[in-house]
Amino acid sequence: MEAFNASTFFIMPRVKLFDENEVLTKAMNLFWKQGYSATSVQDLVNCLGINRASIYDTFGDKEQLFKKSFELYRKTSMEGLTLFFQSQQNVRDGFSKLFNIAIEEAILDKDRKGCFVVNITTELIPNDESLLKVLESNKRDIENLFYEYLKKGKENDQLKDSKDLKSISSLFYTLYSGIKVVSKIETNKKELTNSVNLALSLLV
Amino acid sequence: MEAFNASTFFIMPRVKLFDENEVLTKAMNLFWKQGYSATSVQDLVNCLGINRASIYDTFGDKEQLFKKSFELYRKTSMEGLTLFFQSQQNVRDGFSKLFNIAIEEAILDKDRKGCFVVNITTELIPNDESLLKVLESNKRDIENLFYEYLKKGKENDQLKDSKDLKSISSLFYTLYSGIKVVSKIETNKKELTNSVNLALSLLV
DNA sequence: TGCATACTGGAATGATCGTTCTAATATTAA
DNA sequence: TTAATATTAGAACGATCATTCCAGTATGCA
Repeated sequence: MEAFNASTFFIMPRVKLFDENEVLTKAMNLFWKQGYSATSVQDLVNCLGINRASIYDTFGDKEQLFKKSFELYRKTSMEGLTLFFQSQQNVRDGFSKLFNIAIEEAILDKDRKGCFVVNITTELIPNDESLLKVLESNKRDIENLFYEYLKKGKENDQLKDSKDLKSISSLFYTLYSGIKVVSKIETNKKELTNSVNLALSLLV
Repeated sequence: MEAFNASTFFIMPRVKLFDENEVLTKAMNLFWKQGYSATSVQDLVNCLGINRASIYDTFGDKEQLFKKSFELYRKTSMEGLTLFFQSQQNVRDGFSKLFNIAIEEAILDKDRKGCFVVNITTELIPNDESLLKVLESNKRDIENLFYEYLKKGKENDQLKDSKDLKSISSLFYTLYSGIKVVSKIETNKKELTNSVNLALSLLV
């Protein structure tokens, strides 16, 4: 099978090209920082380091490039979150660290980009129907991840039996979104951690 | 003093004009729904019902009109919130109603506008320095309102003495912001109220 | 070498952007 | 009436928007 590829029939010169993932990451960061509407194709040309025509050839138009950038963000975040939970054996410590890392990252980010998902939700809903479906399933996925992690904690006697894990999952998702908004304004770490710790007391 | 006004010196014809507040409210709703970047001056002309030149004469350029729209929203929200708390004698009921009204409104709004403050925070921070100051003081004002209301409740023995009211204020502000994001995606009322009720259990 | 493709800079396109201007009309106090 | 202002429709401005195109260069297999 290896010998039977495109070069069997066609001459394939100039196989080396720019790293698509690298370029897409740059686009992701720019859309993340500036939003969809406020990012012009000229901005992208300046930022991505490849030619205007190459952008269109490789990623399609601005909207397609945006959606690919957004999917990269979702995929990366989802994978990161999954791995993080796998590394945290105690559910209370796990959520505490999760929130505190979010706060830490927000404060350290001098671009104050916040969360790409939150930013795009508020910018483009209700004006983009196809995006709504993506965001609905994104919420479902993350809340499920929260739920399964909480369930594992309960099974290991780290949580009381009386806890309603669905409600906790959905509250934590909402709280997480809230932190991503508020931390664009409030950079006092103590205030943020105090309120998060109060919410975490629901797990005790 | 009444006789001593502009008409003493100038002829003042055509005093009747469109209602500035009415027009500004229309602008507010449009910016609220569409955001700043995605709202064109042509959109405003179509929506406000007055001439393009009148918009510029009355409100200045697009950015000034936006800021005036935003201030109207803040003022209206602040007044509404103040009056609401005054009407609610019990602090736990008060916050419960506040959150449940927010959920109800979000679900009933077919435009899914969310919260103007949240939308603008995620769209324009960090790219608008002067807006940051407005948003910082907005957060301070609302958290103070929360705090004073909680304090009154504590003084009336509606809350345990052990409660840290500053943390509750800031957690509720964050949670409120989160709800305004999530309710653009999630329209299942039960799920939203369940998670809110869980947070409200912190007041018990 | 030559051919096919990758990629470039930059021009061109037509639409839309925010803003200003012009000319005409409506209104009202004097 | 007349004078002054409010408001209008719509043209005009230069800038920028997203997108396409073109001519030229770089690369690599045959």
